[in-house]
Amino acid sequence: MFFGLEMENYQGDLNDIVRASAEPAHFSDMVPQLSSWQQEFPSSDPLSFSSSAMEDDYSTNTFGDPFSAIRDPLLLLQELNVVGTGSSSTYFNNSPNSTNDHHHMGGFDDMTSPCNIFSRIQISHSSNPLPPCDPPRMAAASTGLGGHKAPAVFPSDMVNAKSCLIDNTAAAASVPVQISSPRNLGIKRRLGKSQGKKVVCIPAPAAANSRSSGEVVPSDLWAWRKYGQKPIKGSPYPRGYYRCSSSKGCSARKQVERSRTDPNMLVITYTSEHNHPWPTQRNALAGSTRSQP
DNA sequence: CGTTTTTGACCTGCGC
DNA sequence: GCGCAGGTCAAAAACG
Repeated sequence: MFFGLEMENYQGDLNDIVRASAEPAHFSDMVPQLSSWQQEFPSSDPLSFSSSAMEDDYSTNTFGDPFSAIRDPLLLLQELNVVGTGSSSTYFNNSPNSTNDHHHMGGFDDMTSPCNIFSRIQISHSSNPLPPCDPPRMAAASTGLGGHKAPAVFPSDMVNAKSCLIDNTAAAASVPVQISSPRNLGIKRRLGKSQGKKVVCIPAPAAANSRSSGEVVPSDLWAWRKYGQKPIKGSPYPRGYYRCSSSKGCSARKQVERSRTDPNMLVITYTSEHNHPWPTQRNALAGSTRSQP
């Protein structure tokens, strides 16, 4: 997973975020999430989560809420220098921890290669076949990565220990996470307004982090506040609108919606940039755990 | 009390 | 210019 990259960027649930930001996180801290994940999907092997909760290769997340433990995919990719072209390249340009904040992880650095959940992330680019999550949208999005030749080598899979190499053609059929630039999104509307939109397609947990509405909201280190939800024409799933609440002046936003073609996938569109450092903790607890057991 | 979520209303851009 | 659809606002309610 991201353990080996930047633990303080660990994007877990609040507790984990606080933990991760306040001290070098320990792997054991993740165990409770793993347990909850197993409770959520009792039949799934935590180390090869695949059979019941999600289809085939949606198996890379292992620690409880698969999204609670995932850092912002874009950040991860940015760190890997695989995301962002053009206006997108500075998506988190003000994040001050590009160098210094790597230190917290200490000994986990050596986990980078063999133990990363993003081992099979696929970076969409123009030559890619349509991703499995939302073909129309992702296809359009994929054209905008500017021929970005993704390293295709993400830290390998802690879960399945499968090959960490991502084949541009074969991987598209099974890769659980798709990331691409949204420059040519199917949604052309207001495209001029959006600066550096990025689209991330990730497998959606069943209900591990769902709100009362049942909507699955992957969490990340940034504190997001939901400010709207709209039904999207042609899609049975509504789109949630979130803005960064880590800093009052931050204009970073994201949209979360389920793929209309594959409900197991979440399409997250990031817009604008964070203009502040990583939050050491979320702004508030109130309401953040609403309707959770 | 401070923060979040919810949700209907309003605003805005685009196609016709 | 109009209508549609996406995006945002803001008040109310909920939560710790």
